Amino acid sequence: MADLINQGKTAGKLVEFGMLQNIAEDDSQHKNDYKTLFQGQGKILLALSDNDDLSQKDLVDRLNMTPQSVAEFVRKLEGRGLVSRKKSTTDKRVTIVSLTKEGRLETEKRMQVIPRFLRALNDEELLQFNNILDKINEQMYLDIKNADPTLQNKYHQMMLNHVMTKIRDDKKEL
Amino acid sequence: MADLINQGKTAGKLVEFGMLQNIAEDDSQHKNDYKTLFQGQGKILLALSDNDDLSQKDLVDRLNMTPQSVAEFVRKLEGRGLVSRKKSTTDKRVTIVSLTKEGRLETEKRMQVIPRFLRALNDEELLQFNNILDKINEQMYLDIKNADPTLQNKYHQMMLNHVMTKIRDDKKEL
DNA sequence: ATAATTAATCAGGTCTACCTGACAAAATGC
DNA sequence: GCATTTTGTCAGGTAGACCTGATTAATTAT
Repeated sequence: MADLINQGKTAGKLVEFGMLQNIAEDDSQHKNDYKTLFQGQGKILLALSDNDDLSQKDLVDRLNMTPQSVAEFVRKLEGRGLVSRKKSTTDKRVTIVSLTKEGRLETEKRMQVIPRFLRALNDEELLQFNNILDKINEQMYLDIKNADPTLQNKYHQMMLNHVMTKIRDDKKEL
Repeated sequence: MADLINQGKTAGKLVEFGMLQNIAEDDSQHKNDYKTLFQGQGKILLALSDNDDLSQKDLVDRLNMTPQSVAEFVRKLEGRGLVSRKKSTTDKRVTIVSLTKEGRLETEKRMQVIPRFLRALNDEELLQFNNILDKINEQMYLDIKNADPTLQNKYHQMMLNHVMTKIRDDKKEL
């Protein structure tokens, strides 16, 4: 398999890419922090940017976290003024979490750092890259599904699909 | 600029990509943890896989960390059996850190998770992807250099270049 | 030879992402 | 109407990635 060699080369460049992303954050003014985009508070923001006004239970299901963790992160985000919490009127046990204006701005800002380095690509390369990411992501969805026979994590995939189509649509409307 | 639309689309897919990487780790057996590849103990391993037998001071310079942090991470890695520490004979103040056999295996394993999803690409796409990553990485080197006028971080770039060419060579030799 | 610098250490701290266990207050099932 | 389930809270904990401050031991500079 000559494939292995090419895959190896590309793998090395991906490591390099990851490292550079980390470094770029370290000493750049914009603290949009790729590292935390998909964890903890960041995960919550991502989910809410898809579907606002979710209950904590919803977040627990979608993000595969314990209710306690979700509660903690939501509280921290509230402290930072990025989300607000209200009791549901129909079911007085549930707390509904929503993005504030600042929260919405923040999530948008967070996602927009990433493209900076995309300036280096011309239209054709961008198209190629797009195509490649589609294939890679599809493969990862499959891998995740296989790794998780309980299939319980379809929540993940649902959310992701929604988040991402939403983001794509938003950008299109620019 | 129609560019913006395409860049936006690609950006969305990159976010998706990042998220998937995180999820794939969460519920997969292999705890190779993309998140920690470039931080703390992971960073040290990466540096040592480039250049073994570095002093802690070397690591401090290359990784932009405080001596205390480096000492801590090295000690933890020693505890995990991945590195060993010896006093230099020429300068009895310095401690030389080296990868153990297990450490070397571990770093290799760590880098090899990443390509899993590359199976989804055929030869042509792999080539395209390679080319794209080169451009992106080059752009990021530039961005980092610009963001850091003190240029002090050339250590970073030096190390990275070395790490990555080394990795590439290793893979070629398979 | 003494002063200044260098490499590393110890002690202690902050912050984030998680987690478990115990529990209260609503909602629902029978 | 009471038992059970559901949603969320409080308290407390682990582990990792950092950091500052104070100190020691070895080296170099004058």
